[in-house]
Order: sequence, then structure tokens, then C-alpha cells
Amino acid sequence: MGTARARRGDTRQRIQDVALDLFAQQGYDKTSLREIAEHLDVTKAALYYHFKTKEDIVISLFEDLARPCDELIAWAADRPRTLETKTEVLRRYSEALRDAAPLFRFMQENQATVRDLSIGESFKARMLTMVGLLKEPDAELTDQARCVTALVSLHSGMFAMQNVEGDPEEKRRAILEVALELVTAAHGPGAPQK
Amino acid sequence: MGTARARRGDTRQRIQDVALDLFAQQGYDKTSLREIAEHLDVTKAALYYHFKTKEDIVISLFEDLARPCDELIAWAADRPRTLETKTEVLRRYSEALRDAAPLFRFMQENQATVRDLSIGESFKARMLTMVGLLKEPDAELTDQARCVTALVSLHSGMFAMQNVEGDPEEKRRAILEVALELVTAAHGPGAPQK
Amino acid sequence: MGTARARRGDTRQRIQDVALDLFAQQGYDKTSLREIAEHLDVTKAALYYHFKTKEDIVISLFEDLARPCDELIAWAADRPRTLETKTEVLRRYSEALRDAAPLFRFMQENQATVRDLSIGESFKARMLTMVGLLKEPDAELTDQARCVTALVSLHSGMFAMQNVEGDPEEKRRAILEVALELVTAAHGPGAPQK
Amino acid sequence: MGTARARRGDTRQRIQDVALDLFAQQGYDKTSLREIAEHLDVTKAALYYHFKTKEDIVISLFEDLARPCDELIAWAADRPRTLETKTEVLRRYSEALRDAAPLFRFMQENQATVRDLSIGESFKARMLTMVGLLKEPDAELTDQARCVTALVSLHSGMFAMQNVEGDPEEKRRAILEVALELVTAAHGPGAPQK
DNA sequence: AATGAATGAGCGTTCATTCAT
DNA sequence: CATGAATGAACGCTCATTCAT
Repeated sequence: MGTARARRGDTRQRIQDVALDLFAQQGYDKTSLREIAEHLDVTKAALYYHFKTKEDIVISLFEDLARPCDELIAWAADRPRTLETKTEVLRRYSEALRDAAPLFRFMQENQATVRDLSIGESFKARMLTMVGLLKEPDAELTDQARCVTALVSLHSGMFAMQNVEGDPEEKRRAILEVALELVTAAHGPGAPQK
Repeated sequence: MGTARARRGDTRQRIQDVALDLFAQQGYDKTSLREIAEHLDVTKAALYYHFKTKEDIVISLFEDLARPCDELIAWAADRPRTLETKTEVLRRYSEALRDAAPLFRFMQENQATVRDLSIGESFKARMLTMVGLLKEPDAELTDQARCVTALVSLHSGMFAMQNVEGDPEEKRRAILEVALELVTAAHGPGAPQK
Repeated sequence: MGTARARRGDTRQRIQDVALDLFAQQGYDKTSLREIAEHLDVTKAALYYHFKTKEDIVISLFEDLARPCDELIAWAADRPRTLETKTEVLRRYSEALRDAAPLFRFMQENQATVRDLSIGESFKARMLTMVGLLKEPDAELTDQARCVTALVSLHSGMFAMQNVEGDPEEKRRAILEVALELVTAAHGPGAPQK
Repeated sequence: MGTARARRGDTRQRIQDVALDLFAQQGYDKTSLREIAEHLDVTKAALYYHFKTKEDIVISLFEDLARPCDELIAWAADRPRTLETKTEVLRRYSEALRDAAPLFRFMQENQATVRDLSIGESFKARMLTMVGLLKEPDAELTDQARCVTALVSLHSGMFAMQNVEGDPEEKRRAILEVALELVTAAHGPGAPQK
């Protein structure tokens, strides 16, 4: 009863929670609105009261959860491209990924699907911007590869290391360390350190 | 007519080609058998003469195209885990990935789907074996992260660098170089060099 | 419009009616959901709103229409196995069969199909229980054959006598009389008459 | 080799055997030509060399196995309708059914399907003729019911008594005895005994 | 704020059948 | 005597979506 009352008005939120869970677990295509509705003990039609389409649910998830990333990018945009900035960007980005892990797992594992959802484009753009923040403007191919690898490793590393034993947080820090190394190496001695 | 005749007997192959193309372009779930059939100017039922299920098409692709990887793993299994071996493994693996790029793009972008296809398991196992080949048995977490990152970067790097200008082959070599660095660093000074 | 309105809410019932009709007329396998839907002027998908599968329609029919049989069996279970009870059981069973004639025609003529529907088992069990009610525990083979024949004749008799002219109700009574004779003969002089 | 050679030329027969087996086990609709072909280690197309259609297989089975019934009917046609004749007809019919048990099981359990196969009509006609042989021309409804029941019991009895323990041949004789009783009762005292 | 009822499009799959070889 | 390759039609089922209530 208390629960039922507490649930009043937060249905939208609950839809998002369940949807993200299922999308991350089973994939977008394999998760039907019927399934989401059943998990929430409401009808499919109820979902349409809160979201215009299935895609809209994803969009809302993305908007809510990827905001920290956008804020990070905005924060970095004004700062000089020093190694210190880059380091800080990586550090914060790693934390943002951790905090929205299910969303990124979903995006990671459903790239083909995400690609022609409307968020696909903006996700790609964000990635490009991130690379832009990390690499020197005239970096050689290998250094670009280093930066891209750093980013890729933050995105995929956690899932790729699922079979490695160890505390998740420690694993995250290990991956971050590697990413920092790569970006530091790419930064080069000629670039401004501070 | 000549074409029709020439096509006799190679339908199976043509199905595989078209399917791989579409799977890589649009994703597995979004590619229907109808679509594949239409591209080949045959009926859906014809596909079923050559493959028992839709999943079977993927399996056949995987068996055909991932064989070089298995051979590589088999080759490395007998060799001492020297830096030289590791280097060679990475080098060859990178080439294998290039040669079967569409397949790996497909697997990369449809992970959620691939996961509950029967090949999902064997793909994961292969990855684990590869990590086993690259890392020292008692490696620290950071070194494990290095090896995993090397592998992840080979897999995802090419797609992540699609927006970077440059010759694909050069990009591949750049990524490979980064991966080699990572594995070399992880190898450690105490481990056998040769 | 008046009709359309009147139809609101009774679609489930209408599906059952049409389905039973078609199943009895043409057989289960030869009756497609498309056909049922067309008879009702709805789409196939509408059927799935009311029933989870095609088999579910049969199950629902069985549950609704075979209930009188179950009640009869329950009623008889507590009573002494006198000739009077047996007579009453046959009499009532014959009426139950008449009231659900299309269902039993369907089960009769689609035995091979019904066998691996989930109701197959329970139908068979019901038959066994019925035989148990009619025969003496230690009856000889011939007496068992009499009881089985009585039952079989109630089930198949109506259909087998379709080409005999006469009022259906009179035919039913004639068959019932024969069944009663058989069970009476099987009851034996040593068994309790009352 | 001996086997292979022995099989030469009797493929038609082997198709019939396998088909009858599967039809009786699983039903006509649930048995596909593919399945039959696989059991024989030939292709579906091979079946079409021996039989024009799927239905043709059934027809051929019917023609081969129901011949004894036709001969029985022909034999009885010329004889006076004495009780002795009727008794003999039942006796022989029971044996014919036993010898072609799988076919009759098939026909019994697939009535809905058989009905619109071309043999449906002739099967029904045969049944009518059989009833004509057993009942007196002006028999009352109850006596007609007795004769129909006798026949029905021969057809269905064996399957209905599957769960009764006992030697199959003894069970058959028990059923036959009941059938004889019924027809004897129906024959009436006024009809010619010999 | 949500439901009940339905739709239209599409999916993967299976089938009996055909025919050139 | 039989196969390899294919077809056309259908089937059971699921999905995202709609809309009156």
C-alpha cells in the first residue's frame, strides 16, 4: 500500500529503470514493450501514455544518463589542451561510464541497432569530440590510435574483463591507468605539459 | 541465362555473401530472410534448402571466416609464451581480423544478439584463450588490463577510427603498434624475452 | 453499428464458437487461425489478444465443455458401485456428450492431433476413470470388453449412425439402451444390485 | 550390399511401410514427406517417382490393406442373411482388422483428415455396407444401434482397451464375443437362424 | 493515468510439389 | 531410379502502435 502509493507518479521513472535493465540484459530488439509492461504490472498502452514510441524510451534514457558526459565535454572545451586536462577528462569520463554502466553496456552491445536510432548520430559525435579533446591537432596516426584505444578501452574494458577476477572498482582503475598511459604517450614531449 | 547458369551450384556461397553484407550493414535482427532472398532473386524457401535456420547462416559464416583465428590459436598453443610469440600472435591476429572484417564488424555491433546465438559462447571462449596467450599467468591487474585493451583495440579500433582520415592499412598498422606496445609493457622485464 | 456494439466484449466467446465449429467440421490441423479470424471479421492478431496460442483455444473449449463430465465423475466417485449407480452414470454421460456434441466429435475425429495437445492426457485419464466406474474390480476380460464397448458406443455411436434415418434424440436413446444392456450384463448376478 | 541389393526395386514397398508406420504413430498431417524420406535415406523427390502425391500413398495403403475387407463383403453379398453368415462375417472382419491394425488405427485417429481424402467416401460406404450385412432390413432403431455398436467396437475396441492388461489376441476375442452377442440379439427370434 | 481491444505488417519456418538433369 | 534446387502458399506467432473509454 505504502509501496503502491510511493509508486504513484513515478511510473515514468519505473519504466525507464525496467527498460534500461532489460535493454542491457537482452538487447533492444529482443526486449518487447509487452515484456517491459509485464515487469511493471501495467498494460502496454500505459507505456504509450508516458512515451510516444519505443525509441523515445531510449532517447529519454540517453538524455538522462549521458548528461554527465556532455557536462564533462563542456567543461573541457574551455580549458587548454594540457596533459593535466586530458588526465582529468579521462578520470571523470571513467567515472561517468561507471555511473551509467547499464546504459553504456546497452550502447556497446547494440551498436547496430543504436546506429539508426536518433541517438546514434549524437553518440558518434560525442565520441569524435572526446577524441578531439585527447589528441593533439596534428597528431600522427599512431598517436591517434593511442587516443582512440584509450577511449575504446574505457568503453569496452569493463565488459571485456568480466571474466577476470577482482573487485570491479579496482578493475576500473586498472583500465583507467592504461588509458592514462596511452594518452600520456600520445601527448608527446613537445606538447604543453601544464 | 549464362548468368543464371553460372549461378547454379554457388547459391549457398551467394547466400553467405549477401547475408554477411546485410548483417554487417543493418544488424542481424533488422535483416530478414525475405530481404536476403530478394537480393538474390530467389524465394525465402530457397534459403531453407541451403540452411536449416537463420542462425545456421551465421554459424556457417563464423565457421568459414573464423577458422584462421582458430588456427592461430592452435599454432600458439604449443609455443613458449615468449614476447616473440606474443608479438607474432598479435600480428597475425590483426591480419585475420582484417581479412574477415565484415564478420567481426557484425559480431562487434551485434553483441547482444550474438550472445544468445550458439556461436556466442565459442566467441567468448576464443577471447579468453587469446587473453591467456598474451598475459603472464600471474600478471597484475594493470597488466591484465593492458592485454585486454590490446585485444579490444584490435577488435574495435578499425571501426572507431573510421572517421580518422588515412589509408585503412596504415590505420591497421598503427593500431597494431599500439597493441604491441601494450603487450610488451605487460610482458615485464622478468619474463622470458625469447 | 448496433451489431458491432453488441459484439464488444463477447469476442472471446465468439472465437470459441467459431473455432469449435470449424475444428469439428474440418479438423484441427486443417483449420487455420486465419480462417477463424476471417469468419469473425477480425485479424489474426486479435485472436492472440484473447488466447495465447492455437492450442489454448482448444484447451479453453475443453475446460468449458467437459466440466459436466468431470462433475459426473466426481458425483459417482462417492457412491457404491451398484448397478443403479452405473445406470445413472451412463444416462447422464450420454446427456453430457449430447450437450457438447461438437467438442466430442472434434476429439473423436482428431485423436492423433489431440494426443499431443495438452488435453490429450486428461482426456485419456477421464476415459480410464469412467471404465473404472462401470466395471467390477475383478471383472473378466469379456466383461471389461462390454464396459469399454458401452463407452465407445456412446462416444462414436452418434457419428456412426449419422446415415441411419430417425430423430437424433431417439437414436441417442437407442444407443444408450444398448450401452445399458452391456453394462448390466457385465455387472453380473453376484454383484450388488442396489 | 546384400541389403542394398535386396532393397532394389522394393522402394515402393518400403515407402509404404514407413509411411504407414509414421501415419499411425503421429497422424497424417503431422507426418511430412521430408520425414518419410529421411527415414528411408532418400530424397523427397524420390517419393514422387513412386507416388504422384502424398494422398496417393494413403490410397495405395488403403487399396493393399483393405482388400481383405472388400473380399469379405463380396463373399457375404451372395449369401443369405442368416445368423450364421453374420457370425462368420464378424469373425473374419475382426481378423482382417487385426491384420491391418496400423492402417485402421490410422483411419480411426485421423477421421477428420481421412474424410476429405478420396478414400474417405469409400471407407464410409464400406461401413454402410457392413451395417447392411448385419442388420435385418426392417430392424428397429435399437437393433440398428446394436449392429452399429458391434462394428464400432471392433474398430475402436483394441485401442480403447490398450490400457487393459492381457494378451492382445485374447482381448480381440473378448471384443469379438461382445460384438457377436450384440448382433445375435439384433438378429431377433423371427429371423432365419440358418 | 491507464486499460481493453484491436490492427497491419512482418517474421522465421514448413510443406507438398515440380522439373531439369 | 533418383537427386539437387527451387517455388508458392500457407502457417503460427509477435511486434509496435492506436484509440475510444
